[in-house]
Amino acid sequence: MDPNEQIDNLRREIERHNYLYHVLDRPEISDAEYDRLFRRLLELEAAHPEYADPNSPTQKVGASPVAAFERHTHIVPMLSLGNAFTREELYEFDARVKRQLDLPLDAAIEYTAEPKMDGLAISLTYRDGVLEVGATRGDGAVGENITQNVRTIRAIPLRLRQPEQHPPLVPPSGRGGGPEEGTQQLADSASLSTPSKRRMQLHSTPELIEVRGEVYMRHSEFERVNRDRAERGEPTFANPRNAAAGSVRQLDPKITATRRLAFFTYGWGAAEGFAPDTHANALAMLSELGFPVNSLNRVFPNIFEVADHKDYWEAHRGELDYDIDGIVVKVNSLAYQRDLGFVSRAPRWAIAFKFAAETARTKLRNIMVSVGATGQMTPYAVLEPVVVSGARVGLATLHNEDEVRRKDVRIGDTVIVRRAGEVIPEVIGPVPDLRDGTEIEFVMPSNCPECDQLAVRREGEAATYCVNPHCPAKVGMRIIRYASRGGLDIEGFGEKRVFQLMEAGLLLDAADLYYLTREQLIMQERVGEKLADLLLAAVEEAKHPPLARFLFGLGIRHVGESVADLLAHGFGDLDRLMAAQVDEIAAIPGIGPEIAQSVYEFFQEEATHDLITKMRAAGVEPEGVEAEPVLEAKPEFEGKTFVLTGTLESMSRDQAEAMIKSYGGKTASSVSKKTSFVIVGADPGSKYRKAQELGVTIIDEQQFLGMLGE
DNA sequence: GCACCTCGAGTTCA
DNA sequence: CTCGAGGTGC
Repeated sequence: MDPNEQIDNLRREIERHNYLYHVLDRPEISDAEYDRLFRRLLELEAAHPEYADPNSPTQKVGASPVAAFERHTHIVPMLSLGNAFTREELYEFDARVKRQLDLPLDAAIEYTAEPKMDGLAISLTYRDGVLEVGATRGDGAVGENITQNVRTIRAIPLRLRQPEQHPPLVPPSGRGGGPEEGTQQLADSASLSTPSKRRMQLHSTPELIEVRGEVYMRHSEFERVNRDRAERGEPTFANPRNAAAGSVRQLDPKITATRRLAFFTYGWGAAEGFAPDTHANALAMLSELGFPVNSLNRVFPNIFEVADHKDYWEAHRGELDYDIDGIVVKVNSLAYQRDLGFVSRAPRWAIAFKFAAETARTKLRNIMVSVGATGQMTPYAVLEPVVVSGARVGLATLHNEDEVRRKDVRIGDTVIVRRAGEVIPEVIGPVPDLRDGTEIEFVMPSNCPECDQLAVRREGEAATYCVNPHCPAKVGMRIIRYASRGGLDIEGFGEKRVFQLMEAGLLLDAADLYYLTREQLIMQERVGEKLADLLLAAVEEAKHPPLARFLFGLGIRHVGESVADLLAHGFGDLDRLMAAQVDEIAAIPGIGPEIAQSVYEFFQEEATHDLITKMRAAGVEPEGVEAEPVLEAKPEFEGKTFVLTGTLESMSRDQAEAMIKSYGGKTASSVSKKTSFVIVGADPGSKYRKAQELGVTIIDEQQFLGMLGE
């Protein structure tokens, strides 16, 4: 046989086995047989380099380890999801959706329901059909570039399938709908599809698409990996999610390749040449492009069936070979999705309907109090360690005094513990029946546990504060805040080291960071010459921070990342802000009297001036920003309310809203009689109809641009 | 004055 | 992730 044909056949066979293994969960051959095929292909390809193909399954392995991951900025940020735990909360979500779309409450909206995989969200960027980058979610905006590892995952295509040349291996068939009575088998072939409409066809591969999905590990694989690790005396993974996350974040892709990770697609970010009309269509198209899509996804005509569907899977989740912690519910129509938009970083058109969280019982040994950077005294529970959702839990915050009382937990109680969002430990409440009378009620200490000074709880506030400006815990936490990411991002100054240096008398405030010397650092335990130089270099690098980060780092009450940004943009440089009056600060949109007062007072204090003088003496100078140009209000905009619907060509919706606001207009999310103008872009949603009904002035994009004077 | 959204702070474990 | 609290629109 001609080697080219032989190679081609082998490649196709391996791809097929991959698909059977990962997507359909019906492996035909053993892993050993698969490895044999794989090795034969490797040999043949080595012997015939002229038939090299970047899309060959063998090309998925082979890159060398990297020292660290690079950062990758997502073109469209990866979102998080709101949660619902009860039917009521789910129905509330449905009602909110209808309210926002101006639909009657008894209308039915089509929703998709997808099992919520408990794995690791990733984004895959394909340009001209070729995998360019694979990245973790990170904070949603910026993740880690894990392309080399992603390439080793069998289920992830290196190149998109040409839709017209290769029909999907498993044509989407069957109707939407939940698991029917009596026929509730799992891996049936019904995929997510719209019952009434014909599927929209994909004519070519998109020029650009960020495909979003979940990398996960099957139970069978998890057990195999852990068995291996146990044999080699390595620590085992606590749960499949950790195993998947650990495998994906391996610096050496060869290790990732040995873990048989699986992948399901659930959405997309940026896309050019990809225009579905419903979420279900989108998934069908992604499937055509070669991505695995969970066959258990469904479309439902209304919210009630979605709720039943969740109940079904809550009872049957154990039958799956992977972990799910709920179902993800999305409004199927993308036109509706567009109208609904987003709340900060979560879409308003989707929600995670979660299964009841796993809980555990344990003893509450003690309630202690910690002191933060603001002096806030936070009580926390010290627990008899217990395993919940795959991790040992020993501490849990109790937020504040009132919260402890509300929960009625006492020292010595047996309590019920869960991990909120499967992550953060939370004490739900006591088991009162198991009390024996020796339990002690918690009392917030009258003095700071760290510096023993009298603590203060102000009228009407929930938190108790240590107000001693020299409290070591407070001072330390403030320095840590200054050096933290978000702040000046000075590497190496975490909790441990900051308190170590404080105890050595080297740090009394954040400015002292700039006065540390090599000799002083080397004297410290576990700091050698190498580390000392690294620390000094990190400090040196932090002398010209962007103003916003610097303001965040100062730890002004009510000033976090976002407000720091507003202040920086509003005043441009530090001196102007320091000289500002209260009403000038409050004039910035988003900043009210409380924050303005707090900022003003902070810069009036002598200690603040001393700190900044000391920093400047060391060569610190925050980089100012161009103050935002204040546009003159235009009469066409002033006092008018605008509503946007559909897609604008010349700018994003956010940009349009910003323009309207800067000219003195207001924007709203729904049409009412008070709306002055409805700006209609391409593919308008229900707001267009609503505007017609109410007789509100409707303008198109051109007219809008005309008003802007462009 | 209230509802709704955002933001800030503290927090857990691997 | 959670709670508390500030800002803003109605």
